[in-house]
Amino acid sequence: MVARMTYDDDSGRVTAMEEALRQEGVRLTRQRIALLQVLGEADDHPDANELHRRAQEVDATVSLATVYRTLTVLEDKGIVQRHAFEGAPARFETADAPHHDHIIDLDTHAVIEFTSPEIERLQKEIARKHGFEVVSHRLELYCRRLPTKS
Amino acid sequence: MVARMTYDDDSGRVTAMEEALRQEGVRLTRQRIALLQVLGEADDHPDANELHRRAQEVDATVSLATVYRTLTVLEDKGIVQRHAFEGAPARFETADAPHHDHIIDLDTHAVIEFTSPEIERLQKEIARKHGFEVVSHRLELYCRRLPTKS
DNA sequence: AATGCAATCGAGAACGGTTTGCAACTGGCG
DNA sequence: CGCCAGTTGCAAACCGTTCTCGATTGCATT
Repeated sequence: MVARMTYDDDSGRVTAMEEALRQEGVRLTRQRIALLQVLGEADDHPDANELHRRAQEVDATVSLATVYRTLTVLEDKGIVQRHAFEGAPARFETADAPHHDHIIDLDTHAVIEFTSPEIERLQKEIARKHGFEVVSHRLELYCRRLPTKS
Repeated sequence: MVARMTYDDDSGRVTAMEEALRQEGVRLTRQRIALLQVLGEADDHPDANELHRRAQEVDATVSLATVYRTLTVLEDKGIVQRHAFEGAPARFETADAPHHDHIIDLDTHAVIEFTSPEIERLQKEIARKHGFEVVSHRLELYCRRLPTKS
């Protein structure tokens, strides 16, 4: 009861995801289940090391190599997204939200998500003008907090 | 006469840049002059290795370490810009043009430059709405050529 | 032109994030 | 409940980039 309070909200979703993965031929090992749980609970953008740290709290046998290997598998299956921000190790998030770009706070390294259908539209238009079609894109704003009026 | 035809067009610009650099306290070594020449002649977006290869044709003593060191210096002085595209070594270009973003051809790895004041404006607006000011940004469109009508 | 010295150099070792080779282990179908 | 391809931990390899160190050199100053 006490132990289960931690991930009550996500447990249903994770199990459904697990089912879907098994269907796709991905074997459900202890280590992968641990990582899936950690990813499900994360509301930030952790890097591989941090995910390893968190996963080990769930299952101490999880190695860093397996974290990387599993992240690659999950990325291929469209479960997670990988972001390589400027001069920093890759950071990961679950790919449940449709699509968004990122503001990176240069001071705190926090990541804020945003969407702009208008920018999206302009991107496609620009690509088409040059004879291209957009396969994927990357839009990152490296920012500093504006001084707040007191 | 024959030997000099290669960089007739750029030689004036390079010398002016050299003068400006000396003024800023950057020592003009043989190796740096070679790299500056190579950068001035390049109209693509070479990586450090390629720049090293080209610089060695001008001055065989240029080492890869010096290429990296000099690129960092030139970046600090605002002479070159560094771009870290997805899953590839950093690529460099002279920072003479004002500002632009990039289309990357996924098949040929060619880089096409474009500008969009409108996207620029939207970026600032979005950042401000979130309480941020944009320090720098990164917009890359990973694209494939559209089939050309025959 | 010769001197002095901090800036710069080449070579190769080190670095940090990520991937891989290998022998042991295990999920899940039959 | 046994099989075996898929998965694991560990350590070594990888790869782009940076650093260390002793030797060299640009250039300001005589």
